Amino acid sequence: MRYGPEHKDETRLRVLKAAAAAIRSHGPEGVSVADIMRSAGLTHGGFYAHFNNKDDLVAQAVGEMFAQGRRRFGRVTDGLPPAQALAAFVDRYVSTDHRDHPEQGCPLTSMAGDIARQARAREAASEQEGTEGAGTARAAFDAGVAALIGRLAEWLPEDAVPREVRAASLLAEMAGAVALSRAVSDPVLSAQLLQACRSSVLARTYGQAAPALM
Amino acid sequence: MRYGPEHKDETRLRVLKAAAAAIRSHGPEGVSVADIMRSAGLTHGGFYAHFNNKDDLVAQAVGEMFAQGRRRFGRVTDGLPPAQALAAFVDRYVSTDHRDHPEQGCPLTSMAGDIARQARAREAASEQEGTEGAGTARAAFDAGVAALIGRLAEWLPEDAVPREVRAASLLAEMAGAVALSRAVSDPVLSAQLLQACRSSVLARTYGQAAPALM
DNA sequence: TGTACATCAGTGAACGCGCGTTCACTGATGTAC
DNA sequence: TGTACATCAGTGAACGCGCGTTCACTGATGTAC
Repeated sequence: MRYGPEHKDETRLRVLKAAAAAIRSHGPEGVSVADIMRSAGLTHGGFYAHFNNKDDLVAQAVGEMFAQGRRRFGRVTDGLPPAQALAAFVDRYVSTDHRDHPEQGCPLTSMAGDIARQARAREAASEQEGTEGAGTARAAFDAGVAALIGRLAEWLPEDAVPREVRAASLLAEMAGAVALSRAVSDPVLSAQLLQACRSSVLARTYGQAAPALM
Repeated sequence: MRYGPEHKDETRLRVLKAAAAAIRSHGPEGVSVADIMRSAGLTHGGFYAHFNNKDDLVAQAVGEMFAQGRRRFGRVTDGLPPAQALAAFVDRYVSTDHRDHPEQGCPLTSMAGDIARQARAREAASEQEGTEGAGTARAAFDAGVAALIGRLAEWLPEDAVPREVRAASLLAEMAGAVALSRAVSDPVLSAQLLQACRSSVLARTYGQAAPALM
């Protein structure tokens, strides 16, 4: 079964995308290596030709999640002036569509808890200094959060409070809203959370003092 | 080993508290029944004298997490007038102390992702109508979120936007801030997230238009 | 152009392990007489 | 008050299962001649 030199990279990317979707939906501990390989159309044995181990896959998958987010949200905001880009971003981020599709969504809304726990587990096992050369999921997450805050900050108007500080606050509210709206089962409460936060975030950027109701 | 009638309840509560701590720290899938029983000073075999199964334990543990939160935060806010109670709550919620102790913290900050996934898993397995009589973790979570929003709302001043709506927005920002501050590894970014959101939330309740920097 | 060989992405059986759950048993205490 | 029995919270061995990982093998394709 020998193939051209680009074939292995294509397969690796297919596995990575399958992992990025499955891990956001079911968590790193909620999917098996065999599950992921199966949804990429392969058998589990071939996995270790592409990744060192499952942790390595998870770390690379987190990077892929942020890359997908950049492409997905970039499509909506590209070419727009700051105020419109920000509004378009917020509308798309704090939405029922985003809530209902974690497998395609921003990892801040689906992976924050897992990343925090992975960090605690690593500390408990006192693994110092880069266990395996491969980057950790947490490092990918850090970079993604910093990049998101930076992007939001560029869209914000000047103000007494630094833009990065306001961007961090807005991002926390947006991510919190989507995460909570998924956890809650009452559809009314879930929708209210999204609407309340979307209005609030928009009002806190370029909006008036009193945001539009709901 | 027969004991008085209150002894079994005491043991059950000890297991439940051990579970509530371990599950917040390591996730429902990150702790085993044997781990929890061991940290309650028992062996794993006795578990099924107290709980139907692991899912039942998780559901009851989520209820216990909210009960602990009410007691813990109630101690700080009891007897204070609304504005002070709210400020005290926010200071304690959006804090490095809360960030560093998820095992004692609010489940919104540590369990939201797990609850959302459990819901998806149940839907996928299409289990209709209360599988086992026992309440689900998601139902406990729902009740906890609604109660928290209600409590926050009572502390808020009247305004054009309904208090429950503003409370939902504030809670999303607070929970998002703590969850993200735990996931991020850069200590500066982590502290900035908490400070930015604490200032923002306080300013959005009784504060001035321009919140104190950082 | 045609043939023989080398490569290596992918296969599938097998491993050791920890999990949730079951169950026959134990033994300290409450109860009946 | 003293003795025999019943109870049942807790024990620990055992179960079947799915997991992450390993490894000998396969066979389609690229390369050398």
